Amino acid sequence: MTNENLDKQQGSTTASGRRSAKRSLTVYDDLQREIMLGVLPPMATIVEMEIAERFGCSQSTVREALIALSNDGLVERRSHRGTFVADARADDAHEMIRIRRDIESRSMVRVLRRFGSLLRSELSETIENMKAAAMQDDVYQLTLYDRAFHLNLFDAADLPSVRPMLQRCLIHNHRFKILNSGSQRDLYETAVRHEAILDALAEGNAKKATAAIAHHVTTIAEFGPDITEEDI
Amino acid sequence: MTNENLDKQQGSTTASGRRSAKRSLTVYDDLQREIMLGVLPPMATIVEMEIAERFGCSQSTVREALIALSNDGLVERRSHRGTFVADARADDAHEMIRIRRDIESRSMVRVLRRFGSLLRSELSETIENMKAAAMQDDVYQLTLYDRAFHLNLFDAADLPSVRPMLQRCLIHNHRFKILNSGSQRDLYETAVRHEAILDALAEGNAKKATAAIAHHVTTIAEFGPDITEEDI
DNA sequence: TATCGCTATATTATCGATAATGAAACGGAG
DNA sequence: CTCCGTTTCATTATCGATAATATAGCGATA
Repeated sequence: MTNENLDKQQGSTTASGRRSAKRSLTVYDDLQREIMLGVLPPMATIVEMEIAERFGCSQSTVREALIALSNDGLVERRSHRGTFVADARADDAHEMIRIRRDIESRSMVRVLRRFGSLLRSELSETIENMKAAAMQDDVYQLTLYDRAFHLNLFDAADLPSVRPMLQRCLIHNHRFKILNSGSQRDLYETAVRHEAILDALAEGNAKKATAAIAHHVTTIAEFGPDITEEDI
Repeated sequence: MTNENLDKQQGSTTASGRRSAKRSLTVYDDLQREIMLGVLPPMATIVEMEIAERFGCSQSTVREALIALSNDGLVERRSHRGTFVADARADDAHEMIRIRRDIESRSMVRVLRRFGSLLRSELSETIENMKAAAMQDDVYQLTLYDRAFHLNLFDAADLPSVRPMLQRCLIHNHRFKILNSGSQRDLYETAVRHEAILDALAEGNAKKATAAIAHHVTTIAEFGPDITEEDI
C-alpha cells in the first residue's frame, strides 16, 4: 500500500465499490485493461464521445485518459480522425524486452545499496498477491502485481526519469504476452520465479542479483526461439 | 519537410507568422523550449491558468500541453497541487544515454535494410540545417534538428513502439547537455559529427554503422569521465 | 471514365464556467 | 507553547456547449 502506482490501479480496480479517485483514472485503467486483454483489439477505433457515454462522464475526461494511454503507447491518436488501438508487433516486443532487460539489470547494483527489510517484505507480499491471482487464473491481475513488483524494485535505484521507460516496457511486454498466448497454464510458476530475485538481493550479491533479473526477464515470456539475440 | 515531428516543431517555431496548427502544440513546444533552456528551471511551478492567460487560450488547452510534457518527463503533475518542472539529475542522464546508445546501436542493422537515397538526402539536408543553426549559435534549434536526424533515421528501423522511448531519451540527453554546459563552442563540430554515421550507412557496412552510432552517442556529450561505464 | 473541387459529416479541439480537492493558515483547547 | 480540528484558498478536475478540421462522398467537367 505504499506504491503510488499500485494504489492508482487499485483505486479503480476496486471500482466495483466506491467511485471517487479521479474519474479519468477509472477510464484509463478500464481501457488499459481492455486493450491489454484484447477486448479492444489492435487497430480498433475508439471514439471519445462513445467512451464518455459509456462511463457517464464528459468528453474532456475521456480525452485525458486517452492521452495517457497514448503515452503508454497503447493507442495512437490522429488529429481530428480518432484514436486507434496500437498494433502489437513481435519485433517491437522483442526490442522492448531487451531494453527492459538492460534497464533492470543495470539497476540492480543501485537497488542493492538501498535494499532493506521494508522493501523486501513489500516485495514478498506482492509475490504472494501474484500467487493468489495466479490461482484464480486472473491473468490481468497477475500482470498488475508483476508490474508493481518490478517498478517497486526499480524505485530503489532512485532513477525517477528512467522509471516511465521501464513502465512502458513492462506494459508492452505484458500486452504482447497476453495477446500471444493461448491461455498458458504456468501462471503460478511465473509468480514463484520472482523469489529467486529476492533471494539474490537478500544475499547482497550484486552479480548474482543482476544475473537473476536478466535471466528472469529473458525467460518469462517464451517468445520464439531466442529473444536475447538480435532477431532477423 | 517530410518528417512529421520536425513539422510539428516548425509549425509553432514559426509561430511568429501564422497561428494555426493546434493551439495546444504551440503551448507544448514553447514550454518545452523554455524547460530545455532552463528559462523554467528544475522545480519551478507551472500554473495552468497563468499559462493559459499568457498564451491567450483556455485552461483545457494548456492542460493538454502539460500532460504531453509530463509524458516526455519534462514536468511532473501532482493532483490538485500543480505542475512542476522535472529535476535533471546526472545519474538519470547517464542511464538515459546508455539506453539510447543501445536502442540506436541495435537499430542499425534494421535501418540498413531500408536505407536508400531518399533517406540519405533527407538526413544530409538535416545535417546542413544543423550546421546553419550551429553557425547562428542557436543551440536549441540545433538540438531540434539533431532529434529530427536521429528519429528520422530510427524510423527506418520500423519499430514504432520503440520510437517514443528513443524520443524521450533524446529529449533528456539534450536537456541535460544544455543545462550543464557553459555555452560550449563546439556546436559546429557536433553537426559535422553526424556525417560519419551517414557515411558508414552509405557504405552498407552494418558493423561499421553500428560502431559509428555507438561512438557518436557516447561522445556527443562529454559528460564526466566515462559515461559508458556503470557510474559510482 | 477519370479528375478535380465542393460539400456534408464524423470527430476532435477549444472554450468558459463550475465542482472537487488537498494543503496551508488559523484558532481554540489543553 | 503545542496539538488537533476547521476553514479558507489556490489549483486542478470535470462538465456541457461550440468551433475547427480532416476525410469521404458526390457531382460536374473534360
